[in-house]
Amino acid sequence: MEKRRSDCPALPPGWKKEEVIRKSGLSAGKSDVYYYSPSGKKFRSKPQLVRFLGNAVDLSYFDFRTGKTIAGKHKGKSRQRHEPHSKSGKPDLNTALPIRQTASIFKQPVTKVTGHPGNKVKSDQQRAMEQPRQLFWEKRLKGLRSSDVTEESLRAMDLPQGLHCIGPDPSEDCLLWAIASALHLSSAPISGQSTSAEKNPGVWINASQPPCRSFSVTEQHIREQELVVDRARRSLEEALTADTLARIAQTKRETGVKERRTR
DNA sequence: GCCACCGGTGGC
DNA sequence: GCCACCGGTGGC
Repeated sequence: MEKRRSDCPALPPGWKKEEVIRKSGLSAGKSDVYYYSPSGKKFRSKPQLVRFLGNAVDLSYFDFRTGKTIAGKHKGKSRQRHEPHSKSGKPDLNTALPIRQTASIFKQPVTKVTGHPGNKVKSDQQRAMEQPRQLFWEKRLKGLRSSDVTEESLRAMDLPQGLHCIGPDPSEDCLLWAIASALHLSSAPISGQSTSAEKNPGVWINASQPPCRSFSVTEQHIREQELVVDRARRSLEEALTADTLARIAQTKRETGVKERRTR
């Protein structure tokens, strides 16, 4: 069956197109077209693609079925630039800038710099695909601590030795949040920043990686983490046992009191 | 619970 | 009447 994924030149590198022929039912013989992002996410309509790619790629003249840009109407320059609305009249949902994450109660959109007069803007497909995001957002968590019910500060987790934070605020706790967040937001491996990001983080930082020097996880790290987990499990086990014993003792005391009263 | 697959339909 | 889009669901 026709089910091979092929490259799609009209989309950024890494995107694949697939055409699946319907095998049965009233619509047998007809086909469905799907696209796959470089990370493997499946798309089954043009609106879905537009929502995902936002301003990064102009899909106005993209034909979803063929996977080609409609001939003669090549990627125009001015279109869409300052148009928050698509030609359908509906708002283009992905053009909204993210809200700056700050302690201020006022919502402040992130400033989008689209180019300075006289500067040549290099196009970088990989970067163009990313949605705008606030850089160094970890800073806003500085000084905040989680605490238990008695408002006693909880000790933060220790990061393995040898992780070097880069950026405007090279403190260790920021790095912990950044790594935790990166692990949640992406299924890709967490490996740190490139060497160019280290030299000029403001320009070269990769927002999907935590702001730290490139690193690799060794067998030694894995073993150390296994030990940490093992210790945590043991202390949890002890706590649970102690709790169960305390409950048993408590119910014994209570039933004892009742018995004495009924006598 | 996920997702491949087909049906239904609104907009043209 | 066609078909892009998306809802629903059966099979896993």
